[in-house]
Amino acid sequence: MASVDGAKEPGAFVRQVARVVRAVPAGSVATYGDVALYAGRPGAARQVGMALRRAAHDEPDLPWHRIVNAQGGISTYKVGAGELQEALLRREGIVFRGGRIDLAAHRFRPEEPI
DNA sequence: TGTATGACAACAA
DNA sequence: CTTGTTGCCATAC
Repeated sequence: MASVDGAKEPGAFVRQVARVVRAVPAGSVATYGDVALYAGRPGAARQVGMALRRAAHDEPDLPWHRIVNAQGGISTYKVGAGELQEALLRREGIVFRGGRIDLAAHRFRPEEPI
């Protein structure tokens, strides 16, 4: 059975990433590294970005904007997307200071394994 | 099978 | 603070 490992099925990582992202509540953010960790692939932070691009395209409702880099900044992949992401986060109550988010205050902390 | 790419991260200077 | 380097690993070709 596929279950959570699924390293054999193509796109398994993308689905795991999507699952983790859906667990991040409004008003909180998670770093790419965090998502990789919770997705079961610590160190695959870069792949989270690629996975997010696909996952967001596959599921428009996915809160992809809640994922930021380890510096609390926006890692834009397309012109305009960065401003959109910041706007969406502000709408959820996230505070930006010097173009950065205070991760200590907004970082997502799962109370249970994802 | 091997190489290149990329919405990152950690570290050195 | 900034810039450059290295490690990382799923996908694409």
